Amino acid sequence: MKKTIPSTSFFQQVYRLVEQVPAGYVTTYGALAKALHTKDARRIGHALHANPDANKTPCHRVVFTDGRLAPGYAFGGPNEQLRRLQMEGVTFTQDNKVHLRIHLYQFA
DNA sequence: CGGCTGACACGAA
DNA sequence: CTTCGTGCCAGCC
Repeated sequence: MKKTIPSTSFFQQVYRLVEQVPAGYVTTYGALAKALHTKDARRIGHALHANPDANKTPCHRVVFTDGRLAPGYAFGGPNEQLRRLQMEGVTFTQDNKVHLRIHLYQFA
């Protein structure tokens, strides 16, 4: 049977996790890295950058482990990402950091 | 084929 | 609390 899905590329798994993140919640690169049993969170960034369907993959819900947004966001700058997250209902601090304490999504 | 850079994270000063 | 340096792995030239 061909259910092993050997073609499941790494970023494909990343998308799966990111897609499961509900609105109003955010995830961190480190969390995704751990969820995928990897030691390097940078790969997560590469995967999101390779994101073929930004409309399907809410990469804007992925932030740093500190709760800050990515510096090189491609949707129009971190300003746009912040605006988008706020639209989702995510709250920010004066430091423009997401309240991971409240919006950090935990992978069961 | 080899080397460089990169949507990061963690530790130490 | 803030800032700098190093480590890790893969993609890209």
